[in-house]
Amino acid sequence: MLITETSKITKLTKKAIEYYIEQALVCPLILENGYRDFNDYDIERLNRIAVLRKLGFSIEEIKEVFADENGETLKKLALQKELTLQKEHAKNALIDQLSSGKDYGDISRELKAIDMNTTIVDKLLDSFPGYYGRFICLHFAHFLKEPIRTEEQLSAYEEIVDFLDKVPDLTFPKDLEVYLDEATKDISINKMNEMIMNTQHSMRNPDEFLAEHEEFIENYLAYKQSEEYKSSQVYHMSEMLKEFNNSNGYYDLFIPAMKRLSPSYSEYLDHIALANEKINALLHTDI
Amino acid sequence: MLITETSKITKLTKKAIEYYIEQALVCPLILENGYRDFNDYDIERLNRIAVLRKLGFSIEEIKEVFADENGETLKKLALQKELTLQKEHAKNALIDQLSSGKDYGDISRELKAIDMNTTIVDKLLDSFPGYYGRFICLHFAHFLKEPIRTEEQLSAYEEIVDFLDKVPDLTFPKDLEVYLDEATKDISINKMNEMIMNTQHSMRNPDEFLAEHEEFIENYLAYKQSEEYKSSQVYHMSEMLKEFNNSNGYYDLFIPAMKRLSPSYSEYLDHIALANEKINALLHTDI
DNA sequence: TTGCTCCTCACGTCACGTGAGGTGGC
DNA sequence: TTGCTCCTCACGTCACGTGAGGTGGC
Repeated sequence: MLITETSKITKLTKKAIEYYIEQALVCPLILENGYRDFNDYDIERLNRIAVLRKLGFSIEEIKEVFADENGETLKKLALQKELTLQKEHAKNALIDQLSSGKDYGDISRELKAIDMNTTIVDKLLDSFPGYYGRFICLHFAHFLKEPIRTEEQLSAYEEIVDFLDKVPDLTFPKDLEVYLDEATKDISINKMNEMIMNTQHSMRNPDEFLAEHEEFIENYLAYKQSEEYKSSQVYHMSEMLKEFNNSNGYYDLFIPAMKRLSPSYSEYLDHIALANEKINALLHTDI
Repeated sequence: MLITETSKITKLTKKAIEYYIEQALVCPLILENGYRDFNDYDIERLNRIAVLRKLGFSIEEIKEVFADENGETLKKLALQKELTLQKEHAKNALIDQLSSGKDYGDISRELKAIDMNTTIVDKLLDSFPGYYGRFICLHFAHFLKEPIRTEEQLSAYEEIVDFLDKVPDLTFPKDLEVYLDEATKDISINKMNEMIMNTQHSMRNPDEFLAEHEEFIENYLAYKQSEEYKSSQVYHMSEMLKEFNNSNGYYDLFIPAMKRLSPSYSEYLDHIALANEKINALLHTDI
């Protein structure tokens, strides 16, 4: 099939198709007269390129998506898009304020805070691999939507950036990585957000949570004591994470700095502490 | 003040500043030796440019914002940004689906629907002026988030686009325009969205609404009968709108087509009809 | 004279759009 | 031969970034 027909079928312009060929995203057969001959595979490729371009991906990103079989690239890109969307959302709120008469100076200060908060979130995603990275990135993104005004917040910000720049790569052994990818491959950003919101809700309402899930919690805590758990990959992974976090300052530097930076995160940790107490109380009354 | 100092103060690169000069967004004094001398006004301009660029506006858009004194440009741009944000949000949902394994073909179809829906919303904003245009644009945007699948929806879509392409410019007399701009200048997109959501809520729960606002409604309906109202600019404007809508097919073409295109809009209209009946009943029991 | 600042080109970026000019196929 | 398709340059876009090469100021 020659380029004109291909262009009609894929609804891409000839020039766009030529550009994708130049970028080696499609490689049609070249006939003796120099004409390009597109087969079904080429058409399917072009259709996918069209979808990905419309979804806002760059040529380089599309190359990565095509090169990667297990879909991790697309998942990471999806999260990046989600983060830029949240950023755009915050910026739009500022545009709205500007259009209703707010001062440029105030807006400028708030813009800075947006940039600082997104810097942290971006670095989080870059610092931790796969599903784990996506999860903690989204988790913290919820608490990084507030202004940064005080000196204490500023120094906390710098500590966090410093920590994230220095923290070594966390790499799981191959088998754990494969296991984690497989176990999480159906978890969309949407689902992750739901999980995070549910947790937040539970921590704010621990009594309700404990009442509703009492049996589950008991079973879960029992499972955590079992030999089955201790020989599982989840256990292996969580032990690795604990050690990694302990030896790299996650608990000693990062978390305390996050508490100073974000009031809402600090509050969240307080809720968690309270909920933990209640769970422990539950345990003791039961045993 | 020379360019290096200016660059430090505004945190813009020299090249960026030079580009803004080339685009005539700033016009610093040029000294005898060819050096550019920036004064306080230039600095303030550059600071504003920096804010607007970070908020995502193009150079041309910034020129418009600076050229317009009453802030209507910024308000329109703010709404356009809001609409593109909503579009991006819809696209991100598709990316998320794609990354959890959904078919490219399905995504492609949904992308088409997103584009069609945004086409309508964009045309609405272009077709009607000022606050009125922004309001109905946001109003309908709420109902234009659904897939477009059936033949009937497709034909409805084409009718709508056709209507919006042909509808003549609605222009209010100068005094009404000034009145409307003045009366609505503090209404942000956020507020408009709140108003729209409140109305939708009220229409879905007419009994609650009537009970809570009975006195207000009665006063309002009484006011609508008064001479004061009939000599007001609001009355004048609403009469103009009615006539405009009647003579251009807004009620005969646009609304019926919207009902066929959007199930949620159709449902909304049903709620309104019901609420109207109840208001009328209220009136009759009271008189 | 030295080291710094200032200026003006000029070319590169990204994903194509828009011709121009020449060839191939029927 | 005519009208169509195909090809390959080449230049333009947008908001600058990155030098290069030359001048001004102290």
